[in-house]
Amino acid sequence: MKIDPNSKSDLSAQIAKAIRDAIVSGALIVDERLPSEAELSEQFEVSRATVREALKRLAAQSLIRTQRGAFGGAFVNRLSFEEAYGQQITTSTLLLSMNAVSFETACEARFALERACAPLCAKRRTPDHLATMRAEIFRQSQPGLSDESWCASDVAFHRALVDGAGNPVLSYQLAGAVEAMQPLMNMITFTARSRERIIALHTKIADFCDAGDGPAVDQTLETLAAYTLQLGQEMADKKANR
Amino acid sequence: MKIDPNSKSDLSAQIAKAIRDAIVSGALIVDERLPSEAELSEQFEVSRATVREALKRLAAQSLIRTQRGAFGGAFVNRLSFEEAYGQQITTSTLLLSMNAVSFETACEARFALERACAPLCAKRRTPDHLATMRAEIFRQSQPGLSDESWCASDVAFHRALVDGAGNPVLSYQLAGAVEAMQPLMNMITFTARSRERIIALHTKIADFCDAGDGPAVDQTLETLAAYTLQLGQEMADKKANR
DNA sequence: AATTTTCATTTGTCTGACGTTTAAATGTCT
DNA sequence: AGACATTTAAACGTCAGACAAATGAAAATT
Repeated sequence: MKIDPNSKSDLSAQIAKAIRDAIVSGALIVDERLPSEAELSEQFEVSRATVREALKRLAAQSLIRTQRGAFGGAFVNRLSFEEAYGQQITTSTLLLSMNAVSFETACEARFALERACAPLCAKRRTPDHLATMRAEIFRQSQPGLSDESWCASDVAFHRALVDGAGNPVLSYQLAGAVEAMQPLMNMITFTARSRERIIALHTKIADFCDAGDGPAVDQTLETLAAYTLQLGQEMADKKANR
Repeated sequence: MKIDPNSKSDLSAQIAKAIRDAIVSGALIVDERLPSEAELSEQFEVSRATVREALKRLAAQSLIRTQRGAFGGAFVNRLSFEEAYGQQITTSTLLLSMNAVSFETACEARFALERACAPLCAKRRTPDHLATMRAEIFRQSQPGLSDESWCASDVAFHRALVDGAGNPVLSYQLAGAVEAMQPLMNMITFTARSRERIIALHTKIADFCDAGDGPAVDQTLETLAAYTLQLGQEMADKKANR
């Protein structure tokens, strides 16, 4: 592991990159202990403070974890799906909110990805997934539910649909897309009528998943996508005319 | 922005979380300048070194950027799609390599997501996207191409397909899935015959995109997915019998 | 043998200092 | 007055050294 003495970027960034490359390339394996901060500062010929800043950068990406005490130190972290979900969601949410992504674009992406899960979910969903879907549908049918709770339940429903595909990689990829949409969805006010319509579609989706009818799930999702897009459009129009 | 004095985690992690929350919630907006390190260390009642470690954590997530000199400081960063791609790819690659995700699972996820783009790409692809696809197909047909270059070209071809959908959110989401698969794909040795078969399918995909025939693209992708899975299976069998 | 104590190692945090960068403010000359 | 050079203050980047706190191994004790 070496750093480029000609680079003009921060030393801590260079050191972080060197270690990150070593991890990604497999030179450092999971649970392997890195040299102590003192040793690293000798190796890279920088102060301990600089090494620490580099290590904190890696810790922020869940690439390493640190432990205090004798025989402690920094260890290469096994990146879990859980941790990856979290990062994915944070990144996606910020990306959408900071780049003025239109409701249409985000909505299209979300449903396109979700439809990719439909046939798999219809084939593989467990009773647990179906139970979660039905429970969320029930919650959605409660009168007086706040718009925020409604959206949260909507996300939970679609999460169950995605997880039902039984592919953790898909779940991880989609977690970002679905959750990151929530702030945009929260801007829509769901009338009683639109809720009713959506609940009906959710019920159809759950039923088709139950029956193992992938194409029907797919088509219902398409309908739901179109309707959601329409609601967003109406909201935009109302705003424009005000 | 406050930190919990009862928390047992590192101060720098707590401070990073406090600032991160402020950014995600919108309390700090893009290009806004954070207080100087000295001011932050006063506010949080910690040393400057600790504040710096917190800021480096945020910098590692591209949430802030720093500028030296008078009127410099830490600024809330506009997270670009470019930066998000990079993080997404690093995370996905590590996730796959560290969690012993099977070839089947990764392959299934990749093609499921890619098929989600098929109808959009057939509708919206520009001449540029088609040109990129055809150029990559041409490269793939060159004799003597190394397995590594072959895979790189394969990724480039599929990137063009995904980008052809004209939805940056989709492109961002899929970048991780497609690129992260590359190390797994590299483990397959592509015979002349299998390459020929794949090139034929790629050509069909490009043609159908050209013709705007979404369902045909989708079906060809399904065939390609099945064939890729089969190749992976043969590779696994060969390994088992050795 | 089990328990307690000691102890060395390592990370977490603090203090104070100095160098470097940068843009604004000031000064100088035409 | 305006263009250019100089100064200066603010802020980050890096360093050295110190102490506290945690932790597990080894030694001492019961």
